[in-house]
Amino acid sequence: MRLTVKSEYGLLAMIDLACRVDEGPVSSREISDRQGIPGKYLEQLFVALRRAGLVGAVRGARGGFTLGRPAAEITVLDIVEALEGSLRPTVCDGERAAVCGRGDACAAADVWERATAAVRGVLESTTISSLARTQVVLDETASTIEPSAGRQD
Amino acid sequence: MRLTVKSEYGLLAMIDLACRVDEGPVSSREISDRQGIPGKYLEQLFVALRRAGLVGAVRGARGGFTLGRPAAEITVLDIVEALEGSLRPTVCDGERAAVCGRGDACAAADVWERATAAVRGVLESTTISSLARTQVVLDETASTIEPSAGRQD
DNA sequence: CTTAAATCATACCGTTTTGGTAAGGATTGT
DNA sequence: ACAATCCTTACCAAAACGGTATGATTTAAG
Repeated sequence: MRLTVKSEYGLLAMIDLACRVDEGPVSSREISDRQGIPGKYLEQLFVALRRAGLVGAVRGARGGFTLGRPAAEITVLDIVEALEGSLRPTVCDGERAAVCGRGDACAAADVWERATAAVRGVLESTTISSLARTQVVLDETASTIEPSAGRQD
Repeated sequence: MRLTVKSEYGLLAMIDLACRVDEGPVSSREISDRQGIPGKYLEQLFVALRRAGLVGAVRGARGGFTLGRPAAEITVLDIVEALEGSLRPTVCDGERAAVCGRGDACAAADVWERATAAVRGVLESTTISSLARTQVVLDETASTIEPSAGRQD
């Protein structure tokens, strides 16, 4: 189980997309500028997101990316698994089980499974639709309190 | 946030220790044999566990390790943090926050915090005392069903 | 007193992962 | 035609991972 910047970048990008869902395709460049993500790196992430069906791509000038399905049907877990692979315990996996010889009869393995399940629970119960709404509110609050900051998203 | 074999080995070792808490010090060698952990690697982990106060060391021949405090007061989180460092989100950390400029006003950061909190919840609510009890039961069941396997722990 | 068993400490090392960059090809609106 | 954009592949430095190697130190037992 690992969470790296891939997930972070990917989530920021997807939230960004969700906030502009009715403005047509949004370019990778635009998002990388706005979110402070290295452009070429983000392009790679979008490849993975597209292959997972989470975004649709429009090629050519004025092209960009759109959400692959309604924002309410895209969870953070979808994004994480598209970018980092299946979220499962990295410990006590198949090979290890062969070594320790305990199989299912291992108290330790159960802990890792419960920990992983807890993360999955959080990630799969959070949609980018709700995050986009939250972000909009946060941005409005920020620009009210500190107008100089303006819209960051 | 990361969980590697360090945590796995460390937890197995601590459960092993907890199962033999009244047999005097248990050597690293004995545990590495029983749990199928590379001996020299386990030694390193014990150094970290000792520095964290989770085990006590008895040097010299017939030496070994003992639990640093009652098994009911040692959580899996203690072990994980002793071996892998503080369990916090690896994404949206200090440096990143400076780049994105959102500070607390970030919907994404909240997800990672909730995910981390979920893992912490599982790990800190599980003591090696309970795991040791579970393991004993599992071993007894296994040896009843399949006597040829014998005690593995 | 010697020796074997054990912890302690540090350095090293091959492989994989991470977080990118580089270079160019393919597609399409203007 | 041209510029913007996605697509593909290759490459790369640095760090982390999982482990070995070597040896020093301490101590019980013979």
